[in-house]
Amino acid sequence: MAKNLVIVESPAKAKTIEKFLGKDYVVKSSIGHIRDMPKKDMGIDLENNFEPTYEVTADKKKVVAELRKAVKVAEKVYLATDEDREGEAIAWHLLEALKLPRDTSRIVFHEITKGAITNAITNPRTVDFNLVDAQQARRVIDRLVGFEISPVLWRKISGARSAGRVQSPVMRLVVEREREISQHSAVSSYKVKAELVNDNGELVEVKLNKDFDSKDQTLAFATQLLSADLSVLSVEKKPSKRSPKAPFITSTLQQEASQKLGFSVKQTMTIAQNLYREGAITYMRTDSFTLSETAIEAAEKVIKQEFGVEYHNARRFKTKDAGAQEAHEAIRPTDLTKPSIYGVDEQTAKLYSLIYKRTLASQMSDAKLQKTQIKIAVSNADELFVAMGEILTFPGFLKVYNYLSAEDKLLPDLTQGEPLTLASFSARESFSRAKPRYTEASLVKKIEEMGIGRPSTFATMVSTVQDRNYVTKETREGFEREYELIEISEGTVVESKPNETTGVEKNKLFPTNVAYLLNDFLVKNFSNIID
DNA sequence: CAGTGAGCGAGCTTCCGCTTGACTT
Repeated sequence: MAKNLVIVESPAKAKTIEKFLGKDYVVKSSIGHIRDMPKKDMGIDLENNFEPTYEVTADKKKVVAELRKAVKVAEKVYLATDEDREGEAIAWHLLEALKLPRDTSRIVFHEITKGAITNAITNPRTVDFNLVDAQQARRVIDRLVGFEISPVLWRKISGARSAGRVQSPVMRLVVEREREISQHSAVSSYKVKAELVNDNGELVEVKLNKDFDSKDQTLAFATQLLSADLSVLSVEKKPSKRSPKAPFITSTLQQEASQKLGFSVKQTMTIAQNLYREGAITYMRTDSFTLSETAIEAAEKVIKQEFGVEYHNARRFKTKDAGAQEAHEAIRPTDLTKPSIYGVDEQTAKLYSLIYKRTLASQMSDAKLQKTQIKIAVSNADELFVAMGEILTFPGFLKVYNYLSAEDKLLPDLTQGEPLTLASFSARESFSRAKPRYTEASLVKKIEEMGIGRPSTFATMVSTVQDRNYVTKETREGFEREYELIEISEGTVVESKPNETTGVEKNKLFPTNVAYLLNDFLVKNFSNIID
């Protein structure tokens, strides 16, 4: 019989840790929180210092019963819940529910490696009751807000079902963005492009250094250009670089999977959960950019072997967000020698590959570029034409993770003073755009920036506002729009009015009618809460 | 006499954050 009992939150984690610790240890999991306030009433004594009542949650009765049994036969118990506010509270709830002494050993680790775990075991502490109280305050206030305001809404606003610290600001963002969009009036301007040619017949694409406000100005410039002399004013070359991004955390994984693979936030999390359960990746609900030293070394080995020493650059990314709790690592493959996994469906393979590439790239050297800027003077005008070129001189991390198209944009080798002639000219009317509607992923990004919600709730918060019928996800067709086009053809200025399809929206979030009413009601009456 | 509709009363809804897995669309 094992002498030591270790309790963690996640069953998958329990399995891994048990392997590291050997036969003297049995590792069990709480499967998240085990106790909460009652479902049906407030469960807070408002007359008595806001004392909360807790009970074992219906779906955790079995778990708690099993843990009690395990505690009975154990000589020593270690509470190894996550090292964050919620994890500390879970440790305390375990103390209470399992009737453990207050000085029961509490251990923490931020990475699932043998070294980290044995080190934790040899350096136990006790439960931090200040942190537990912080969590209780958070929990009590969330319930007070939700359970006091929601019933008011049932009476006052038909269709309104709920309000809360998180969901109401989330809904507000969508409502306010939609109002901004409907108030936006498109201002038009004219962007000028041209192709110029030198005496050797080499062509260069250029843009004008300013846009025109009106059609008249644009026509005047086009006419001036007919009799202008063009010549190279300057050629400037300078090196530049691009650096890889930090490894994934929950929010950035959701954004990239949305942009690159078209996954919904929920879909991404479901697939990531499966990868985690199979042991292919580290924990997927995290706000930490940190990679374990073991992973950093493994990446170094792979990069040097696959690409060469010059492609390696060990990087340690710091979390900027002051509210981050950093109980886990960044999201990374557990085995960096496996660029892909097999025997899984296509979407799972794609998400894994994305995680693999992002992780490896984060430990690689900068990409180096040579940028060239050529300015071309127009003899009878103040405006300049500008050509920009970019050559990749060293790919670095771009070898595995392409954020931008790494295609070279080559320019002909022009020299200062060289004369050029106009080969083509087009000035196209364009319209200022309103801010885009949120997608699930961009809403998560915004929410995280504002410090609302936690990685474990990003997916549920975007679905809660949809379940409550405050927000809908829709794909909308584009509409035809006419624009002015001014060109030069055979020495004369030509005008036309072509059409284009614009405003195509895929999986964007729109507020419902209820959301407008509810939002205005909350802003008016509970401004301190929805702010 | 059967069916309809007004009127009344009872019962329900709700928060956020931590975990999965069972279940439905």
